[in-house]
Parts: sequence; structure tokens; C-alpha cells
Amino acid sequence: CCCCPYVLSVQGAPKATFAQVCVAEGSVGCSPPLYLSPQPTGEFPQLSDQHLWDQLSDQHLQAKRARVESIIQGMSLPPTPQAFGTSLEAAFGHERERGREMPWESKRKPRVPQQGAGAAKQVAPSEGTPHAEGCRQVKEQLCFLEQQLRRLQEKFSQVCNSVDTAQTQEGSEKAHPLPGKPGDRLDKDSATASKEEEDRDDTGGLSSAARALSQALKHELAEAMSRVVDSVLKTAWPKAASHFLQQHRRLPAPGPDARREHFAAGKCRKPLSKPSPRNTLGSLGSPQAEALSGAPARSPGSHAGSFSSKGVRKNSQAPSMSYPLGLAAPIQDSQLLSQLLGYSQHSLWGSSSCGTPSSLERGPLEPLNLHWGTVKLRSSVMRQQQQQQPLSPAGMGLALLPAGRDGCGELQAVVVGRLSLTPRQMQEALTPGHLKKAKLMFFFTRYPSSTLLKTYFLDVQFSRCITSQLIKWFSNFREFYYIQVEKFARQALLEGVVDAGTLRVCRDSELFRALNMHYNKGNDFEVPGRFLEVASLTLQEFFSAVKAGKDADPSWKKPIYKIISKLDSDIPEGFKAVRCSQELLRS
DNA sequence: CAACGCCCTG
DNA sequence: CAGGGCGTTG
Repeated sequence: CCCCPYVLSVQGAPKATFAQVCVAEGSVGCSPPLYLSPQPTGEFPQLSDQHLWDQLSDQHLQAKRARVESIIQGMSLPPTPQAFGTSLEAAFGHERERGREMPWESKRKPRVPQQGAGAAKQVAPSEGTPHAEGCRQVKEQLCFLEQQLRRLQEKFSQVCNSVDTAQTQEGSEKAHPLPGKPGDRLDKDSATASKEEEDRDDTGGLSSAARALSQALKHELAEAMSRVVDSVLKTAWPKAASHFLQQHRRLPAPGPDARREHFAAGKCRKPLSKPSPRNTLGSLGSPQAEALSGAPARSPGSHAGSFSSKGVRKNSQAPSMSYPLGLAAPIQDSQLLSQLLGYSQHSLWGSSSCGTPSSLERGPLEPLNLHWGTVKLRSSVMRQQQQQQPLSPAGMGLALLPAGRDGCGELQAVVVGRLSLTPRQMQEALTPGHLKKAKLMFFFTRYPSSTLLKTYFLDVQFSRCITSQLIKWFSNFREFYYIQVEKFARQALLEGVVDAGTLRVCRDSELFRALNMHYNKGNDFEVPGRFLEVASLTLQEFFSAVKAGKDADPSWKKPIYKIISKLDSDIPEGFKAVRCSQELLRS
């Protein structure tokens, strides 16, 4: 139950090459929402102090180590990998063509565009919540685990220090956790971490056995912790991350194979003698690009707290995802765009054989998988080989950043800090890469506000000049867009099309080709189906207006503009990746 | 007044 | 695309 294609018949369009009638690609996914099973939490055995101190003898050392190891290993298993592996993965990316179920009426009706009034409204507002819950719980487990580790290490350090200093000041350091421990970077849980410090036994009478145990356990714990963190992050985090891109999406995915069927059903009714290479490839390959293209951050009305009016949408959603920043930043920036665009050489997120053994050898504090950073842009020909790849966790990174109320300055400061961007990396001028990125963004939003733009060009040092230049870009984009659509609308009229409803823009339309050539030269990007819907509606609006002779009115386009301006979609979070512009420039 | 969008022009 | 003019909006 994934496609509900409706076939449009050609009526009186003998040679409607400009806008071929085709099955709507934005068919509505009907799958039931996918929910994550609740994550087990709080299952970690308590490494109580008593437990530790009771066994300070050599003969228990082995047992102790084994226990610690088993504990750690038990925790290193991803909480519910299958939950992520199925639900989230399934929910990810197969729904790119999420139509907004606006069956565009054939007749032009100056209705208020029912943004979010369609299927988007029908989804439970908490659709993403189970996923978020899973992510949050994984995170909490990590935090808890690190708490435990930190406490252990503190105690051992104290033991050592106490022993070394002849137990002179056992009481004084009670309230002073030792700095420099791994857990220190996790300041978020510091409030709860120090509670149990009080039951700490005094350290008198510790033998050298204790020191040996201390050293051994420290070593074991450090290594185990490293493995745990890597393991958990690698298995759970990326999928958890992928959720963030998806969590605002309206409906879950039909299924892993739905996409192919989807496109099979979505072929243009009019048989195509020579499908363009672009379409062939685009239909088959590049799930990542698909993910990038199809994952809006805001589905109007589909998510609590999301707004449909532009300008405030980004700011409105970011705070709702109260995710600690500390864990997200290292990973996302370097590889995000590449992954999103499907250019990664590796099977990134553990579909099957993503071993990434090297990451296991790194300390827990290091950013994971640095080797993923070296990615190359693939040609679109190569992309079709990647269709089996798992979908990448698009948009995890900056989606987690708090968006200042009005503060692009704040936001940028955060970004600069978190992503370690040197001021030099903050572009003071817009580059061709930025232009390319902006063009791709146009597929999602025709009327971006300046605040929106600021949140998506995080590597740009915004000034009034920069802002107006970006605004101007989109204005130019619109101009070209409307001119093209109007041209084809008039052409349709001349060719005898009578019913505007039969006009649809599909990927084989001449109109689409013209637009794609302009905004997506080189076909680096798979145009989201939503854009086709918008273009279709625009075409129909222009057609109807011209047909009705409204173009006599000097401002006859204004109503159309107003309609179209309300059809903006969300831009995938991946576009926020700082590397985006740079990577695009290279492609 | 500033911000924005459209239009026109080069 | 960029500049400039003009109208609208808040």
C-alpha cells in the first residue's frame, strides 16, 4: 500500500511535449507509522562502591575484570539495533516523493493553499516521537555509562592519590572531581553525577592490591569505554541521526522496494522514446541524493511546533530537538554533504559490512571515522551503482544546533565553535559553490526568508550585502522560473490544451528539462518530486490565467505568485552542512 | 524607514 | 546574474 497512483488522461493535447501527462509521482504513502520499540534504559548494573571495595584482593581480580568486561560488553551492544535498523531505515528515504496530497484541481481556484491541510495533517503530530525517544534513550545510556565510568575513575584516582600521599587528605577531595577525565566533557549530566560521591568509603587501609586493581581496571575501563562509545555511536547514532532528518516528515516509508515500484508506476503515461539519461539514472540511483532531496525539515502542520510561515520555521523547530551538541558536532560536518549527495565511497551506516575497524582503535574522544571524510563526487553514471546503499543519516548535524531567536550571529557563533571553523573559513563573499547550493535549494523553497538563508549558509559571514545578494539570487531564480512556466503555459494553450488539470510537469517534460538545466546543471541532484508538483501547479495557474485572459491585467501574475509562495517545502538539513557549498563547487 | 519582491535593463 | 527603480508592507 504505497502508491495510489492516479492516471491522468490526455485530453486534447496532441503534442503536449512541454508538460507530459503522467502519473503523479507524489503519491501518498499509506504505510502505517513506524514506531520504535521503547529502548531499555537504566539497565546498567550498578557498580556500587561497596561492590568494588569488597573485592580488593588479588584472588578476586580476575573475577572482577571479567565482570567489568562483561558489563561493558553487555552495554556495548546497541540497545535495539533492530529497531533502528528496521524502522528508522525503512522510514528513511523511501518517501522522498512525499506528495502533499494536494490533488491539484484542474481549475484555477484562488483557494487559500491548504498547506498542511492534506495528508500532512493526518499524521499524528508525534509521528517522529518514538524515533526521537529511541535516540534520546541511546544518548541517555551513553551519558549514564560515562557517568559510571567517570565515577569509577575518580574513585580510583582518589585511591591512588590517597595512597601516594599517605592518606593525608581523604576528605578534602570529596567534592572535587578530578579534571581531565573523559566524562568531563559531558557536562550535561554533571548535576546528577556527583550525588553518590558521598557514600564513598575512606581510602584508608588500601593495599598495593588496590593499586593494582586500580590500574588494571582503569586500563580496562578506558579501553572498554572506547569500544563502547564507538560501537554505540556507530550503530545507533547514525540511525538516530537519520531520524532527525526524518522526524518532520509526514509519513513513513512505503518499504525498501517501494521506490522502484514507485517509479515503475510513476512512468509517464506517454511512452518515452528516448528517456534522458538523467531520468534513467535519477530513477534508479542515488538514494542519498534522494534523501537529501526529499527530506524536508518542516512539514507544515505535520509536526507540533512547526510553522508554515516562512521565516520562523527553522527557528521554531530547532529548539524542540533538545539534543546535546557535544556528540553531534564532530561527525557531521566533515561528511555530511558527501553522504547526503550519495558520494561516499563507503557503506556508511552499517548496512552490513561497515566495519570501520580503525575507528575502534581510537579513543572515545576522537571524532569517529575520519576516514570517511575523503569522499569523491561521483558522476551520475556511477550513482546507479549505489542504489543498494543504505540511506545516509542526512541532516543530523546542524539540525541539532539551537537556533537563536533571531540570532544568526549566535547561531554562527555556535557553529564556528562547534565545527571549529576558523574565521578564515567563514566566507565573506558568496562563492560559486554557494550559488550552486542556492539553486538546489530553490527546488525546495522559492521564497526563502533572509533568516532561513542565514541558517542554511552557515559558513557565510552575513552582512547586509550578502543577504541581499542571496535574496537577489532567489529573485532571479524565480524570475527565470516564472518566465519558463509562463512560456510553456502559453504554448500549451496554443497547442490546444483545454483542461489545465491535464497539465503536469514530470521529469520528461520539456519544462522540467529547462528548469533542471538551469538549477541543476550537471544533474548532481535528484529533483524532489515536490518540486514537480509545485511546477505543475504553477503551470496550471498560468495556463488558466492566460486562458481566461487575465494577462490583460498588468498585475495578473500577482495572485499566482501568492499561491506559489505558499508552497515552499522544507530544505533538507543536509544543506546546512558547511561543506555543502564547497563540495558542490567541486562537482 | 527597512525589508522585500517585482520589473527592467545590461 | 547584478543594479537600479519602484511599489508594498509593517
